[in-house]
Amino acid sequence: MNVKPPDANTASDDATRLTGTSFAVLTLIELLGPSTPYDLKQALERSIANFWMVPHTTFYAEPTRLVKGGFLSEQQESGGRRRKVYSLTDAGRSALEAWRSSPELTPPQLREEGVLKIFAGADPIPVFRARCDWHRAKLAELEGYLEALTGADPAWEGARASLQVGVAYNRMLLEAMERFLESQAATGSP
Amino acid sequence: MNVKPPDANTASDDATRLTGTSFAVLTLIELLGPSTPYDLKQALERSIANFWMVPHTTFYAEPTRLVKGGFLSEQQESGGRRRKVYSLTDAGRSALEAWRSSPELTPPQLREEGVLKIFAGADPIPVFRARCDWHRAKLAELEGYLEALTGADPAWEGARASLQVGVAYNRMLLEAMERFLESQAATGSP
DNA sequence: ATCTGTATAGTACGAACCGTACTATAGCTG
DNA sequence: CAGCTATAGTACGGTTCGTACTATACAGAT
Repeated sequence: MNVKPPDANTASDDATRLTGTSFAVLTLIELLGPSTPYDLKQALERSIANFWMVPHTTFYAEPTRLVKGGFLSEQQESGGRRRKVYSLTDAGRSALEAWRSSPELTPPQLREEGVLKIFAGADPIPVFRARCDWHRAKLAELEGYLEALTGADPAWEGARASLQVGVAYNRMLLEAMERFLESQAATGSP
Repeated sequence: MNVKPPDANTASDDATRLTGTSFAVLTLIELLGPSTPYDLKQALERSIANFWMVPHTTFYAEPTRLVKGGFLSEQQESGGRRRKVYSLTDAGRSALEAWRSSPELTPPQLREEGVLKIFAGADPIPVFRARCDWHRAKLAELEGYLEALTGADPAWEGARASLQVGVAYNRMLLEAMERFLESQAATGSP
C-alpha cells in the first residue's frame, strides 16, 4: 500500500535539470566560445529570445546552475572588470549534442492575451490591429538581425535558419490579420 | 540623489495583481455561472488553455487569490463533496469588463523548443515533422471543441471566435511546414 | 454489501522563476 | 576629474511550476 522508503531517489543522480534555457546558454557558448553572462545575454536578445523568451534575471542565474551541474566551467577575466567567463565542459558539449540530435520536443508554449480577450467577448478588431503593429515591429527587428548575419560564419547557419523561421512566422500572422481586417472593413462600413 | 521614503507605495493600494490567468477564471465564471474549481478547469482545458496555458496547480490556486482580492465570493456546496463554489462579485464583474474593453495587450509569450533546436544547428526536417504531427493533433482537437459548440448560446460567441482563431493559426503553421517539407523532399532526394 | 479499480478532484511542497528595484563599473564629455 | 549615460549586473520576496501524493465518487465484479 504505497509505502516507500521516504528518501528513494533523493540524492546523487538528480542532476541539475536541463531546460530550454539551459540549452540556450550552452548553444550560445558553443557559437561564441568562452563568454561572460552579458555577452550571452546580448546574443540571446538578438536571436533566441524571439522564440524562447527568458527574463534577464533568470538568464543570469543559469550559468551558475550549469556550473553546479558540471556542464560549464568558470574562469575569472584577468584585468578590466574581472568578470566571470564560462566555457563548455565535455559534459556540457555532450549534453548539448544529445539534446540537439534527439527528436523529442516539448510542446510549444503560448500565451496570447489577445485571443484570451476575444474569448472573453472583446471586439476582435482593435485586438488584431494592436497585434498587427506588434508583429510588424517584430518583423522589422528580425529582418535587421538577419541582415547583420549576412556573410557570417557557417557555424551561424542554424541562427540564420531560425531567424528565417521567425520572419516567416511573423509575416504569416501579420498578413492573415491584415486580410481579416480588410475583409471586416469591406463588410462592416459600406 | 535617489533618496525616497523607503515605504512609498507599500501598502493599501497594492491589491491582488490580476494576470491573464485571473481573467481566464473570471471569464469562465461569467460564462458558466457559479462554479467549482474543477468545473473551471474542465472548461479551461477545452478552450482557453490552447492559447493561454496554465498548469493545473496554478489554476487551482487562482480562485482563492481572487476571493482575497474581492473579485470572487465563495460558497460551500451543500451535499455531495461539499466543494467550494465561486461566483463573481461586482468588483470582479467590473474588473473583467474594464480589462475586456481596454485596448492594452501584453506581448505574446512564446516558447518553441523546435526553433531553438534549429538555432542550435539541428536538422530542421525531423523538427518540422514532429511539429506537423503536433499541430495536426491540435487542429483536430480544436475542431472537436468547435463542433461541440455549434448551436450554443450567443454568450459563447467569443469562445467560438477564439477557437476559430486557434484553428486558423494551427492550420497555417501546419500548411507552411508541410509545404517546406515537400519542397525539401523534392530537392533533397531526387 | 463490499471490494477494487478507474476517473475525478484536488493538496503539499520545494525548486525554479519572475519583476521590481537597486548597485556598481566603464567610458565619454565638458 | 566631476558628472552623466550606458553597461553589467545583484538582491529579494512573491509567484509559479512540476512532481508527487491524497482523497472522494462511482461502476461493475464478487
